[in-house]
Amino acid sequence: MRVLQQHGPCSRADMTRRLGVTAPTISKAVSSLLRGRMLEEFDSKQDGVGRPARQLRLATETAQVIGLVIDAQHCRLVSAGLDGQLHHESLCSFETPKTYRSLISKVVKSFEQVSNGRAVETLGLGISMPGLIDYRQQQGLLSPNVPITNGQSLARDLTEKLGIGCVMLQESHSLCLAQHHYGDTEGGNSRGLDNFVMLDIGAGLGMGVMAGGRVLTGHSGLAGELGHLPRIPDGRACGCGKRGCLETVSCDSALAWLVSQRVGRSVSIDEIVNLAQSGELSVEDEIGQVLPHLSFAISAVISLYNPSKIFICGRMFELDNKLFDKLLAATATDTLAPAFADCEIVRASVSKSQGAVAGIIEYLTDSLVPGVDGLFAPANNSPDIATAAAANQ
Amino acid sequence: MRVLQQHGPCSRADMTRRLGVTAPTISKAVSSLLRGRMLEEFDSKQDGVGRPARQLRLATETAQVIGLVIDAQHCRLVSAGLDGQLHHESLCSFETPKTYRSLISKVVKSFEQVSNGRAVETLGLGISMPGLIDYRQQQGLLSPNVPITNGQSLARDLTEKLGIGCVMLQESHSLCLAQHHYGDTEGGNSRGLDNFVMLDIGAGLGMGVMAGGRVLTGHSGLAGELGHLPRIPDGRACGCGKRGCLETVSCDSALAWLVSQRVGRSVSIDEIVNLAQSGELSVEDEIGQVLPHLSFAISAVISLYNPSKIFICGRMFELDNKLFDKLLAATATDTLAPAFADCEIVRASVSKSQGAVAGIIEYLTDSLVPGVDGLFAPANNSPDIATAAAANQ
DNA sequence: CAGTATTTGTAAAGAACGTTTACAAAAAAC
DNA sequence: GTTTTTTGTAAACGTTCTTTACAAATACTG
Repeated sequence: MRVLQQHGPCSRADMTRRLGVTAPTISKAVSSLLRGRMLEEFDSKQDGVGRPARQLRLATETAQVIGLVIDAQHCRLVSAGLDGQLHHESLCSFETPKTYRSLISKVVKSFEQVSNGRAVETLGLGISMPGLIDYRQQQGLLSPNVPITNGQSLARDLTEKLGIGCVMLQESHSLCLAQHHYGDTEGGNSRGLDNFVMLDIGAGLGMGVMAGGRVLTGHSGLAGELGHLPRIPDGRACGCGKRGCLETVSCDSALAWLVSQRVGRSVSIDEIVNLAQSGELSVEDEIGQVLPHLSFAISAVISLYNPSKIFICGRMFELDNKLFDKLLAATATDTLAPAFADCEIVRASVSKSQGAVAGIIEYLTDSLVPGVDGLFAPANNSPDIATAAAANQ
Repeated sequence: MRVLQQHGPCSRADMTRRLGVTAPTISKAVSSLLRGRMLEEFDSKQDGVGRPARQLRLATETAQVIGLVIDAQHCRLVSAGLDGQLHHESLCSFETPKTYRSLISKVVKSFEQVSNGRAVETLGLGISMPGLIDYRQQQGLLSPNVPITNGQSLARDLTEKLGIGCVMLQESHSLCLAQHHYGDTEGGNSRGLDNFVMLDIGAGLGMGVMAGGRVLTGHSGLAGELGHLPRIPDGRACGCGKRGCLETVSCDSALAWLVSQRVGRSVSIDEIVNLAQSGELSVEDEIGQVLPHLSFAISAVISLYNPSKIFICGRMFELDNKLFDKLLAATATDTLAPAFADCEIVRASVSKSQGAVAGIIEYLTDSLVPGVDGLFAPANNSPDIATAAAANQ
């Protein structure tokens, strides 16, 4: 499955070459994955001498997964093949409810709708949501923008209601996973990249870190909270309860807040982009205020994680097509030279929906492999766990 | 070997219980490790019914490794058993030479001396050194305090001269590894802890991060350079070439610099501790200046890595026995509450020598396991690597 | 104090899984 | 139409771990 995820469809023979595993072994593994609806065969005309290969791909006709994205204003459900390709026509969207109970019932209803869009088995549901998420307990801890999820375990509750595997991911972690599996950048794709950072500078300053091929979770899943570094002493109040967090001065909404202050009414980043592009509004001054903080953030990321790439998601760059280069220049002077030289900074190319889907696919894939210790099955390398597992005598 | 490292000596039967692997398998593995001088048997009287167990431990009588610590002023070599216990009597120390060639020859000479101290086989040499180290190339990149190692590959050069395995580790990473394997804290030991951070606030602000049971290296091994976050705009010049790095204001030497400025002469942290403890010098004012920066550093660490523990190495705390608590209090108010609550902050209990030794032992242990991807053999999970390995057709 | 129970460690047979070997199927090349 | 090339599977073989059996060494027991 990893080969198919990273290199796209191929034949059994291609797999033997890529993996260094012999043909009969591949044959057996593939037939078992076909039975489990994880893969499917398809014919494709091809050139070259010899018996034509039967191509394999991650299941898209025979199975699907569903991604759920929860945002402050809206929720979205969308189905996708196991290759991560979203079925855009299946999209179902609704306003984020005011209570947890209504969230659950709304999701269940929408799930039925999206799930029945295609007459194929739905294997699982991935959830991307903002705020702090405790991965050990699979429960929301603190989400300033969607407080109804605080203390709730959406994954567990939905698993029970829907009868299929459900997993929760912090939205930046989900973006990180999506970039790992499905990301494309100008100079090729980012699939299989092992050390990179995803920075989401939209509604807040979210970060996902891929370190050594795994999403960095920390002890409980709270790692990567770059946005809540203390930055401005006694600064503006942040959703987290503190003041002057980095995210209050360095993301799209920080920019929008500054602009709102000036024009005397609340304007969203979307509106600002529209006004700026039509020439009705200049935000140079506000950009000038945000830039050094954002530059600090990137500098910190490079020094702390030594990524080979940083992906940035945000609308801010649509305001000024030189902004990205200015940001790079500002960061260069402030950052440890060897680590900066090691790191390429680019715009991100994935969505939260892809992230949610990537999450559930990762979960399904990992659960096939005994003893794997990935995002959803950590700490399997501890002997004491093995002891418990072998408690048959 | 992992069982012995984490839980100390035990019998083969204990291992079967801990690992969930059957007795004959353990028997075979153990006998092969005994042949390889990695383990040794010893008798110990014991109570209980049944045939008495033959205890096993990591080799200490039959093999040793050597740790080399390179610091700005001094270098130290010391031998140790594979259990990480240092043979303090074997210590050999010399001033750090002025050229790389003389460093090599001095190390080779001292190595012979330390190595021949016991008439047992020496299995490898671990090197702990300051500055930036490129783990992919195993070469020094930028070491303000020991510039003679810049651009040099001490590990490769010594492997060639000595004919045994040698590995280089950034000193904070080595401390991290030591804490992982040999650390003890007040409330028990820290062995096998999977998510923690080691902060060295001595000569600079060094950090090692254990994330998911592995040392966080990043793409080239430069991860964890907390000390070089930009902190004071146009601040004091830092060894890295920039100005106002966090480590210029938040470590023992930053404190020493502040005190030196006041008293009008250069005083070291050692001297300051002595003077303060004898009541001849008060450094409250300087501590007051350093504290908020250090608190910021810890706050950042908690938000960014979500460790279950932070270990701090530094002499500063000897100046004022309430300092540690003040630091905790300052950090608490500034840090994301759930992540702070998740994290215990304690003094570290390991030395760089232990770190160097832990490094070489980790290397030796990993090299026994095919396909492991640890600190010294990363990225084995990539299919393309497997392809290359299977290039036999 | 001899016999039994208990625990340890190893040898030999058995099961699981991947590999080597052999071969049928399907297309292009000659 | 035969040969060559490539693909995919069936059967035999090897390796590795497990199950089973058993000897060794001690404590417990009547």
